[in-house]
Amino acid sequence: MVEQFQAPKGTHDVLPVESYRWQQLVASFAQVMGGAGYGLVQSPMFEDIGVFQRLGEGTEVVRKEMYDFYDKGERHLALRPEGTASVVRAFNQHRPTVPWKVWYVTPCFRYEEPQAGRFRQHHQVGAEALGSADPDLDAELIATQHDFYQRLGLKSVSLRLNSMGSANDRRAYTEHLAAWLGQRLDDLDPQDHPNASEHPLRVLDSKRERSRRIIAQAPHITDFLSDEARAHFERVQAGLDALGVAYELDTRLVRGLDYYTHSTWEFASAALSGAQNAVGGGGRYDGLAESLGGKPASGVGFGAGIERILLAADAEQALDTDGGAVEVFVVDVCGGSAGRDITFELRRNGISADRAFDGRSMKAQMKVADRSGARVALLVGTDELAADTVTLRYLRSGEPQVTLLRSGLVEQLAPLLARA
RNA sequence: CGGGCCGUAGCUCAGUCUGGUUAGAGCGCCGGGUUGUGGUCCCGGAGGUCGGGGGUUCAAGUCCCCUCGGUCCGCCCA
Repeated sequence: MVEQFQAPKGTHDVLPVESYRWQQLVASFAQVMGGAGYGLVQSPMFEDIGVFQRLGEGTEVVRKEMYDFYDKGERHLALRPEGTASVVRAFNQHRPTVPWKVWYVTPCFRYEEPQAGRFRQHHQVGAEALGSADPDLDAELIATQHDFYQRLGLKSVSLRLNSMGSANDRRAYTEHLAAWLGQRLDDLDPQDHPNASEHPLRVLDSKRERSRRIIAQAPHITDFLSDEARAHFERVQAGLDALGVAYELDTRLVRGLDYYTHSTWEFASAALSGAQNAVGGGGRYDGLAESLGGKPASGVGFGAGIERILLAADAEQALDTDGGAVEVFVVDVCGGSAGRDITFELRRNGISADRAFDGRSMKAQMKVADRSGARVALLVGTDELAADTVTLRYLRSGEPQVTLLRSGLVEQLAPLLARA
């Protein structure tokens, strides 16, 4: 017996009918972003590992979840753990005119233990605007992301917003926080001790009960904002207010990616439970382009997890799997030649059509026709073949069946389909 | 990294606690009936190394040990 292969741990196949929801989701995203002047960017799924390492020392996905490997040329590469780094690298490499507004859809890889809504390969849609520090772009991206969820019919999604200030503000706050936490180590959960000194911002994310009690009293980043950073943040909020996007300010929101400055935000779904309730998030990143070897350039963007969104959609019964069905199903019990020819005649004239294969019985073919979702079946039996006709049978209504002439089929069919 | 649960028909699962005739159901597949040769209704049939290995027993899907795989929770993230 030969080994039976299956998808690697933490990965999954997306098959019809489920994949139809993916198509809808991605199509919606393309439409929303395209309609806002964002163009599609396709970049490699793997990069020199340095591209991702520059995302920051405190970034969990970089520290311990990187899916890295050496190629035959001894290059140290890594599969992308998130979408922004490649886009910024591409921006540095090609120097497009700014603001450069792009969107993407991509798999993301993180080597970790899989769980509900958490995979080794998951998929994200996302968008970035590079080369401009205008706070209206922060607001534009947040509002567009919001509109995207709305368009999908998600009602339980809520937005939390924070500002990390400028790089200097962030640094000053981080140092202050480290010192503050250092004096209260005994009150923190022991598991958070390493982060308290190494990555103090991560501690704000802690969900451990004991730590949370202390965190509630921690100093607020917003008290460390420079006038400029404060003005930026206020403009973003004014934008969201004007655009009717509800949000909640949360000074503890730091997010897992280390590179954020100024705006940082996260959309969570109340329909998802536990630690996997984030359906997307983003922020501004002032230093990233430079740390990737480019000229200083600001940028802002977000990512949203497709699997998470679909989990939320499940819970809310949004985004159905209906649709994707052909209009016509051709049943041929006379060898399949007529079925083959009619199917293509319809398709080439813009009518979607499918047929049965393997010379199955009329009964079996009709069952397939029924399940296919097609509205009508076209039947070719010996009678029809002899008379050069085709029988049209309605599969979704009780209307009586109709005999059509084999020639000029498309012209006869079009009006019937239009009202069926 | 720590912990829970699950591997039985192509698919979704029951049966395992309390070991005992030929291991079941629904869907799918094939055939028959009804039908306008013709989906939905009815009847029948095919299909199973009970994840793998070892052990206990007169007897193991069921109990014990080992092992492989999946899944979920915590931490963190999408």
